[in-house]
Amino acid sequence: MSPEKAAYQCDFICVHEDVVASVKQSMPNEVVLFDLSELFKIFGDSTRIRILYCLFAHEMCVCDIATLLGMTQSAISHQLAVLKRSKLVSSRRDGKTVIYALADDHVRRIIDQGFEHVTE
Amino acid sequence: MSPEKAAYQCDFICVHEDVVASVKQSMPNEVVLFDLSELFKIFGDSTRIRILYCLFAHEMCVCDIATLLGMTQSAISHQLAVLKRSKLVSSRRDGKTVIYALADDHVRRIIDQGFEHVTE
DNA sequence: TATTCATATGTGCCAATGCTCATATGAAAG
DNA sequence: CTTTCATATGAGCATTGGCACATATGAATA
Repeated sequence: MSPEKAAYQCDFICVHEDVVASVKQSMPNEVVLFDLSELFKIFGDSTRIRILYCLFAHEMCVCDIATLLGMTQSAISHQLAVLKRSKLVSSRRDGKTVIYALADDHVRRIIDQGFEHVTE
Repeated sequence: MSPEKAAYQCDFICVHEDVVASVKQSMPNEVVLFDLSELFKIFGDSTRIRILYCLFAHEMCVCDIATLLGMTQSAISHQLAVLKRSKLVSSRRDGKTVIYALADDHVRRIIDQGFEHVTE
């Protein structure tokens, strides 16, 4: 047992090896956990959350959302692009305007769950 | 009608005033939406998500988590501090070590909801 | 086909954030 | 009381991310 091994004394004294081993088994795929954090990252911005709440109520064009939130068209458009890339939002053209809507109800359920936590 | 008014032509042509007005009514409190995004921001980092999944399985000390995730004690400790500040995680002392655990089941429900979305 | 106008997007700036390294803290054991 | 050691924390650094500004795009209309 060479003394150099103990970079962390902790490694040999405090680690509960049985717990670590069993928990390691139960951990979901690394990639899934990464994707999961990426999903929550999208919700982790108040502008995007507010946009989503707008769309919870009604489908809307970029301009409507910008007016509602008191922000520039550019800012909203950038964030809508983020939401669309993540497939949380869909768009269709109606004459000269583009109408955005929620992609599916799953989004709403996730956010509602968080909403409950915050407001309880 | 002075021409200077039209900073956004859009303001007078494309905004659907009735929709904007009614959606404005339905929007939750600004502060709540900010807090909500702050909550999701916590989940929006893969290190913190992985820590939480560790704690889903079992309460653990800092060192166990660091070993499991292959990261430094410092990095984990910093993130645990973030999680604790947000009251998502609780801690108790057991001899020389500090044991961390999930603060409540709500956290798990929120993350499970996101997990379903990612893995479906 | 040319023009209009809502929307999209590239660039730059600044604030926020995660990690590392070094060091402080403080409970437990001697 | 002193030492030990798991944990906490401060500072610095590199990266990311949101917004403003300017400009491009392209469908609709004339």
